[in-house]
Amino acid sequence: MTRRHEHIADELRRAIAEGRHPVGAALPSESELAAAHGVSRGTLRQAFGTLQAEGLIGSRQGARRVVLSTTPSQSFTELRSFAQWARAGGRTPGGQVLDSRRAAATDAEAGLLQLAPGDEVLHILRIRTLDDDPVLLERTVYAGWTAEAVEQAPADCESVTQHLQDTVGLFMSHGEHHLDAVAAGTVDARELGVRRGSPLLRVRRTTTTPEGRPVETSDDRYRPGSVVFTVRNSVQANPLARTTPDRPAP
Amino acid sequence: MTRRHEHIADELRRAIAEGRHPVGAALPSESELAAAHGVSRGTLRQAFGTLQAEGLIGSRQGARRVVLSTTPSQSFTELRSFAQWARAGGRTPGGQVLDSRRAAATDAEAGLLQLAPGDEVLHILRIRTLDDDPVLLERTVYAGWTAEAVEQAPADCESVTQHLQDTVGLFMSHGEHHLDAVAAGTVDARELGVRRGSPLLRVRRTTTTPEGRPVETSDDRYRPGSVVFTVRNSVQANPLARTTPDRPAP
DNA sequence: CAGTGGTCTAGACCACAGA
DNA sequence: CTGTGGTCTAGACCACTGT
Repeated sequence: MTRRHEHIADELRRAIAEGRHPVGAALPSESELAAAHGVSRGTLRQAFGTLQAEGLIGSRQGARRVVLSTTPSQSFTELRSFAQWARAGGRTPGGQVLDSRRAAATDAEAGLLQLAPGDEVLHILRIRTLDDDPVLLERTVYAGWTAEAVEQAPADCESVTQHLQDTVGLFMSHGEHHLDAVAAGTVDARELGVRRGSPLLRVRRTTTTPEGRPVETSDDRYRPGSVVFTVRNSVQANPLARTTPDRPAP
Repeated sequence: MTRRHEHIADELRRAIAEGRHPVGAALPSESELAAAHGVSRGTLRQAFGTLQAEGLIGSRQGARRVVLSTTPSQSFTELRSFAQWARAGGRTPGGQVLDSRRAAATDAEAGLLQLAPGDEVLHILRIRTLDDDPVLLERTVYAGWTAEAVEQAPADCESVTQHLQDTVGLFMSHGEHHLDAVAAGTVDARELGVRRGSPLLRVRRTTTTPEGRPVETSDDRYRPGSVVFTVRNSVQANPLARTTPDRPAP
């Protein structure tokens, strides 16, 4: 166990998930747990911080920490590819490229991807399925420098993110997401199997490497009912937490 | 400045916002900044952690921290009431209660609010405006123990959250949000000024006190175009950070 | 009041990035 | 290789909670 604070966080998470600390219950104090695990208070605080960042527990100066929720938080605390997210939920992800073409970046695209206007980009239209049900239509724009690697992925590649990581070591670690609702257009309706004009959840996102270099920007439209996005929040701007560095899994 | 790490975080945020550290640039090292501010490395890491949690910077073991974005993150890192959020964006929030009635909690409501089925709850239907434009229709269910205080708020109360805090010291500090898209129903269409069936962004949320006690659960429907939700993400589950405890502003 | 979490210090060792 | 961030320790003081 090289990282003690992660190990402790896991134990606490498990204890909460198993109901040993029900919602509303006070947790043991930092000193108690530090002594029990034979670590310093700082290490223990780091473990607690992780759980706080996940929205599982809350803290107030002077009082013991309190369990806020027993269900592990899903999608949005952690950046995940569609395939990763699907597998985490026990579903089988699928995908199919419907269209692929290179083009010159518009000003808007160049801005989002930090390119010069007119630089080459790659447009991909891709349908994504969950257990063979179409749930998501992606219109993705990749920066030109990734185009070759993306084109080499099979049309029904399950995880392009994984493919890019494996073939060229390209790793996406940060994302910015904008959520709103739109009416399904003709293409949306046909591919997602809904009526034209019916409501879709739209997520416009831009993903970057650990160095902050933008890789792709995408307009993703989700069929309602199939997917819900969850966010946990707190007034205390952002709780302390742990950090595995920005590296791909081995 | 009692909290040194906050002060340092503010300075760094300002430097980034002013473009002194452009996107993609490497920031000074921990040791350099610690020395410059006359604090220990731990304190400095806390300041960096705050910015990391806001998605402004990223870090990787062995390399200096990198600026990911220069625009301060908006709504979703921090739990905010509609009024707070509106004012932060320079808009004028408004509200009007359309309907208010007490009822017995359904099983679903009781579950969300941690009440016994049949306990009393208060249903409020409220329209929210931004610069006098209707943008949001709220269907809120308050736990019975808050009903009196909620009913005493004026029908056009700008911020019920603020009213509850001021009158009975009730403070909401954690939230869980589920986002999806729905078609506007008859009431939605009438109050938001859109056509029936047009897409709305729905946010179902539950808010709790610092102790984890649920206060309200709500079905909020946003007129598209008026509001966008933003989330910043990272693979490293959650960056280190921290700030002020779960206390109401004075 | 005693106990708790929030802040801070001054060290240390290690894994990793980049030249 | 040097410098960096990630992890950890063992202290300390303070602000706050709850009784």
